[in-house]
Amino acid sequence: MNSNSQFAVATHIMAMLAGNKIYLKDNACTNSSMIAESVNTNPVVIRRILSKLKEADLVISRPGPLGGSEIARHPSKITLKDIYTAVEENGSLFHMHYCEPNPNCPVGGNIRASLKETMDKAESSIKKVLSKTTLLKLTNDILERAGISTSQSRKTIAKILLNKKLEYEKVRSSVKV
Amino acid sequence: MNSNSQFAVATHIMAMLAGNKIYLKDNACTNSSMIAESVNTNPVVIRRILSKLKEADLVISRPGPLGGSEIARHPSKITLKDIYTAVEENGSLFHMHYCEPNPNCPVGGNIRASLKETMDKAESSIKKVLSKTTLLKLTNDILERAGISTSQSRKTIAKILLNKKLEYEKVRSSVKV
DNA sequence: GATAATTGTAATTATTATTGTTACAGATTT
DNA sequence: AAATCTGTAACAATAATAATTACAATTATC
Repeated sequence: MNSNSQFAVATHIMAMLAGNKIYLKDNACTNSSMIAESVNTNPVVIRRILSKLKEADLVISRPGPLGGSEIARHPSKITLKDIYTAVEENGSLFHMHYCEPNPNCPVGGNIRASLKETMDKAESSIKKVLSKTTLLKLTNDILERAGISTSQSRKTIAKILLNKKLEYEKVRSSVKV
Repeated sequence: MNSNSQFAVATHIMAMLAGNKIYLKDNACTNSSMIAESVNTNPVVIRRILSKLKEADLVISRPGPLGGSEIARHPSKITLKDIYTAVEENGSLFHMHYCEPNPNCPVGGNIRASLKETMDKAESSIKKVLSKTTLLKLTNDILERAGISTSQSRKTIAKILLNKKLEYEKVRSSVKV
């Protein structure tokens, strides 16, 4: 349990909210327990990440019954870069030496500054790539992989999704019995 | 102490070996203790990373007195991508969910495959950026930052580096007394 | 207004990757 | 033969991440 999987989980959350927004208009609001069951983790873990996504104005949440989270704007207006930026911790996937290198050595005293330039360039290229995939595209790609053709009408897809949801709840309750 | 700094340390090692190879021809061989003092860590940590660099044919090591490590080819023929590839652990800086998402959910069951495509593209772009910086360029950049003009003759630079080495050993011994 | 459901977050514990350290066999030079 | 270094195994220390527990604050419904 290490090595930061928050980008993957955040994307998972956003894909769920996007699917619900686009296809289940009336049921766009999703609570943290439902998301947690799909991600297979604790609701608090989800709420913690949701908190960052909210900070970045990517989702909106409401407490109370009928509460939950909803995507803040259309998935075509959100890219994976937005999600990446929302949850990135230290500003980079790259990491410098844990202890400060020896400043009395020409290399030790200057490698960090020099290496940082290259790392920054690499980081920018990551963001550029991520900005090319919209959440809409990712979500539809996921649904297609799930055998749900996204060229069908919204209502047809909504029915399929709601059916899957029911099946799933059945599985869940049968497991719990 | 987490989050893999091996790329930074490996680059540090390679920059030292590169500088020694280019400017201190006769003293190109460097032992793990000397590197460890520059990196500010334990020699075994260095030898562990050297072991990966050797695996990737980037360095050559020899045991015994006068032993140590030497760069395997000219620094102009090595890029930061080579170093990155040599020490990368799991093939990517990106990480998927720690636990497997719920396969009964359309999103949970398919997000990994879908997300992997984008992550792979991002990873490729990192490698492309890193392949554009040669170890020679990085090493000279470091020396310039250390106030050592690399436009001088090799012998002049060698003298400066050897002098720095002596100063440094003086500091070290005075600290140890 | 009381009740139930949900978010938001603090505090604590568990897990695990990475690094640091010790120890020692094997190789090589003198 | 002695000294010095590499190579690696084994174990301990550290720290980042995630999981869990707990509870106040908010909101909908009756």
